[in-house]
Amino acid sequence: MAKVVDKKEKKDQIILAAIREFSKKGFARTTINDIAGAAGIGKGTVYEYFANKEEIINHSFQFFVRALELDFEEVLISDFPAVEKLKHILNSFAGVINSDSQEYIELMFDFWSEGIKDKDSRGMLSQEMNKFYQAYREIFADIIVEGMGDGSIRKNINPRSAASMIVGALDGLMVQWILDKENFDFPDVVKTISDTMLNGILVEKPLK
Amino acid sequence: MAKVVDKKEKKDQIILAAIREFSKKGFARTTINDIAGAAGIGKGTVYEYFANKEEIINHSFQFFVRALELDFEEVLISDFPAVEKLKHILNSFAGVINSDSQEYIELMFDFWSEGIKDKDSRGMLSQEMNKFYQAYREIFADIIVEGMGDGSIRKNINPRSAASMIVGALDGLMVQWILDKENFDFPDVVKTISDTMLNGILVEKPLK
Amino acid sequence: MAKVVDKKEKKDQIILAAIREFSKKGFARTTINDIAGAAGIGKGTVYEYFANKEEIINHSFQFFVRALELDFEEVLISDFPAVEKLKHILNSFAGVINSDSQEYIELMFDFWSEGIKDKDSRGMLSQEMNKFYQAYREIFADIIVEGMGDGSIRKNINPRSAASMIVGALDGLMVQWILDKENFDFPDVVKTISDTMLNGILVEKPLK
Amino acid sequence: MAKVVDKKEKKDQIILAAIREFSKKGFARTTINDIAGAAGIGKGTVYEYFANKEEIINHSFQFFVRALELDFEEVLISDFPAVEKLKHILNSFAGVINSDSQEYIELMFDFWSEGIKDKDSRGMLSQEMNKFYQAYREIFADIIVEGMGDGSIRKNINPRSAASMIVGALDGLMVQWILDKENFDFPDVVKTISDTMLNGILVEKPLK
DNA sequence: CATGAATGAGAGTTCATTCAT
DNA sequence: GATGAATGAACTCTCATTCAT
Repeated sequence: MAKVVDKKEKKDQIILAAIREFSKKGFARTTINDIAGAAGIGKGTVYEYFANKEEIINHSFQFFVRALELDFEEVLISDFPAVEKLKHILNSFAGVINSDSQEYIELMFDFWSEGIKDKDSRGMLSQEMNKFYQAYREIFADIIVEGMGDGSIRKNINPRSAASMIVGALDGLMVQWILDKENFDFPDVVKTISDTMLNGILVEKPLK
Repeated sequence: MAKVVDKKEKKDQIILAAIREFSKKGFARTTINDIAGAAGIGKGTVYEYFANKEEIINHSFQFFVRALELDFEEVLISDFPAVEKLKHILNSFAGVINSDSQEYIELMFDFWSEGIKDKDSRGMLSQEMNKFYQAYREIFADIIVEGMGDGSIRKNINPRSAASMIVGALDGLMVQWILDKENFDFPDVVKTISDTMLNGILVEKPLK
Repeated sequence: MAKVVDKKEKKDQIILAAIREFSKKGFARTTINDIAGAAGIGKGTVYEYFANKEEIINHSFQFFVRALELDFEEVLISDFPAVEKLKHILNSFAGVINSDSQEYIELMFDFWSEGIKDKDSRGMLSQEMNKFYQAYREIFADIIVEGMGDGSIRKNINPRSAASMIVGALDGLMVQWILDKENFDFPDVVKTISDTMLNGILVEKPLK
Repeated sequence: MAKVVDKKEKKDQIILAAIREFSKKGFARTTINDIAGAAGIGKGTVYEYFANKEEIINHSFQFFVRALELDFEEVLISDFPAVEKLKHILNSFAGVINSDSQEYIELMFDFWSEGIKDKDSRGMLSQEMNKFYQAYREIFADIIVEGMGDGSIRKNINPRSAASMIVGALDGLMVQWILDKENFDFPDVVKTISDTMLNGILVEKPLK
């Protein structure tokens, strides 16, 4: 009888190894050999699970995203008021920076870069990324709408645009932090963002 | 005498061609041949002006940045009140998106990606990028301080963090816009950002 | 399992092919492609066995030397008197010239040339060559000392210098022979060398 | 009126510069640019005087040789007895090693190497080298014949072979010395050669 | 299934040579 | 005559991908 292998699981192993390598060296500089080595398997074996390098990249994104999403869930399904939800998520975002996932974040650039390049071609990665961002924005938009409903958030702003702003700000912060970790006071900036943006969209004027 | 050439200018031509190619295909996928072709010269000629590919990338960044910076200048030296300055810059940022430079913006991802990778090594690009971002943040921080001085901006925020937030938000927006141009209402988001952030940091509550 | 290959043996095959090509065209003019072609393998395969061209050159020397050394062994361990040993070795040297190895000898120039150039740098080749020559001289010096011991060789000469002389003379002969095979009566010159040098160092005057 | 240039002289300048560079880096590693730079002229100018790199190499040999030959002349035309002439030349050879020309000697390897490679093609260099060696051997052969005439040298040896032996020994010595200058006692070896070879070919047995 | 030996397309880079000035 | 900018052939080396075992 042939060896029984959980193909799905091994595939995940490879992806995990790939992400590890990718975030160290970027897509272009990571070789199939690197990935195989990191996954503890032979080079040829990688091709048993993925048709080519591109496919590994594409699949990696989903995995990558999964790591970042988790924390939101419980907040979203909670019955905290909208504003509290926002604060929570904003704070949990700050937590990612100090977590183990930290080292993977650099990979984001490669996904972005790769995402655009393949947009013109078939674009599975591109689609995945859009889906991800849209979902991401949706979350914030929903909360904002909720906040408008309970009267805590101003009604004269576009929820989708506000959501884009928040998502954008967080992404952008990440960029600056990655590029200049030493000189970048991440917690304080998150606090400022949280503070400022909320003030900007809140109905009530904060205490001065 | 040998052929007379304005080496400086030709170097710029090559960089321009390189940027064009880079933003189409990314650094890794752009070959020296591509660049030479785009510049209308022979492959070998490129090496008369740059020692290697990395050098082209580094120089490209400076060029790239130069294009984005220009518009700020006149606003900064004007005697508009701080808040007006902020609004102007935020708006001019929106302008970049609709300008010719638009197609180059995608290149930003590659700079980011490359910037981190070489951080560990020697990192001229990395340094350049940090310098750029610091200057960029400085601009906003200065205006904010100015606004605090004239009483238009809340004093209980950290100017540097607020500046980081603004820069981050703009970068992040760019990212989302690039990835999903069709579904992204850029002007409206910029309006929202402008509106929200300002409200968040202003002393006076806006009219509802 | 992957293809089963005796890597050691294949490495030797490549070296052999390399030596063949090197001696035809010299190091500089021999391309990796030439070597691969001569070895009947693909260009990339060469790099599975050697990190770079320099490594091939270095390994070639060891191989090259091994071919020339063999014949001495049995003479050295024999119990012939010293003078007979010298004669034997000198004669076996003449044999190399008529052997299959003949065509490889031209390669010696390249080793010499390359050996000096890398002397200033790290110089594995350089070291190997010195080791080789020292061993080579040692052999003659030992025999000469032995001859001094049994009273057949004059004691008023420096064994090491005499050894250098012999080694040098043989090398030099090789040079002249290679450069001008047609007009160079190799066997007779070896006879003369053997005759003259021995006479020069022998205690007894030969019959005239 | 056009600039008046002594083409011959400038050609020599270039050759001199070329030899200097060649002996530092070898033919293959020396670029036309190196030569032009060393000669203090432009790259293109080199081609005004030589059709291509090969031609420079070929012409270099003649120059190279000229430097080494000079000292012999006056000894040869002197009326010293043959044996004295031999001693003189042998000693003057030792002098080359300590002279300024020393640094050029390494170039010999490249000439040898190059000399064989082009033998099959047209072979100007090859011819030049053979001519040189033949003349060189001729000199010794003549002296030996002269010595046979005056009874100082044994008649039962072949003058040409003995000459080859001497020339070969000197070349070979040079090789060993170049490769291992530190551990090679050149003066003593030359003394040994002189002593031994002469004893080997002399009629009279030396004092013990 | 798993593997790594084999491979060639293709990348970056060098440099002899040409030629407009 | 002199020059160096321009060039492409050619080289070394890398690596995604294939496939015999």
